[in-house]
Amino acid sequence: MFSKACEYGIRAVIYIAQKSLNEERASLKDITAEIDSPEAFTAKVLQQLAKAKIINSIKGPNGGFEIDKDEIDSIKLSEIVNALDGDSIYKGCGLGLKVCNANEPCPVHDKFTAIRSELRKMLENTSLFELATSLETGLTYLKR
Amino acid sequence: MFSKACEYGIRAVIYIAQKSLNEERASLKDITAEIDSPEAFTAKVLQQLAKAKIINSIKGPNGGFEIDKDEIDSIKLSEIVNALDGDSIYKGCGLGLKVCNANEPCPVHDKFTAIRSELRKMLENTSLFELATSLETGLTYLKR
DNA sequence: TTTAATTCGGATAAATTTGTCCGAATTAAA
DNA sequence: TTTAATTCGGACAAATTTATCCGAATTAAA
Repeated sequence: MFSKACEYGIRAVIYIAQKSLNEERASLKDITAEIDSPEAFTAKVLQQLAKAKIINSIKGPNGGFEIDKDEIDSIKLSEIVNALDGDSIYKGCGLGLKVCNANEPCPVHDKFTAIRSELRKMLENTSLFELATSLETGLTYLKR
Repeated sequence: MFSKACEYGIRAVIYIAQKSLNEERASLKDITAEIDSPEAFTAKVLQQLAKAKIINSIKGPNGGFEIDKDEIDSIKLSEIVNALDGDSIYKGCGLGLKVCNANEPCPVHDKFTAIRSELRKMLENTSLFELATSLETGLTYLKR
């Protein structure tokens, strides 16, 4: 469904959000240990997220990554996915046609747009806050 | 969503089905011209589908690919996807965790299983017959 | 001011997916 | 029986994704 970069990115952001809600910063090492991901690759992903202004990066000793506490509720899963995988999940034909729309649909167009619309809604309605909170309360996990 | 191999495969099978419904065989060249896909690569995909018994391959002059007419209605999209991309779309964690289930879920587990269940249902309930028919009647397209 | 902890960014490498080439095998038809 | 049209299968190549390495830049703290 998502690229590896996106999987790591989502996991990392959820962890960073959890720390930020507790007024703590997460370093790269901290993050990769907590989400069990390759360090150097995850660093690239975090750079992308920082460029997209989804997370803040702080250099130097005691640096790391954080998210403005009052933005955690307004950041949606869709923004993270968009920053890392683009909008190909929503847009683009399910069978790879360059042109595919209601007027000139591929054979699965209608069925796919239905599913994708569900997916889009879900991603747009899922906030970082609820994901970070479920992690904080021990209901969910970021590695296993 | 799907790999390129799967995209070509689905398109090819729909075309072969349409031809088979008209008692005609589809050759590789015929297929790649009709669905606008790379010939050699599509050949590999068709081999996989033949091994999975979804299509029949006939060698020699006037050979090609076909599907038993009376099976076209019972072949579902899910079988094609399964043969080419496996079951990773249904199974497997959306965030890439090795273990992720109702007991030890990742933060997006519930939301993802909902979407995936929709996708699974759709693929399992969509028959090759209806896709081939919509193509035959000119309502849908396989290239553009 | 020096040191050390950190992110940044470019180069490179490994793995996977996508794609090509070509000779071998099969088989219908001349 | 020969020819030619086809699929099959193995080797290879290109592109993309995933991953690593390492020096540069930044910056807090000793």
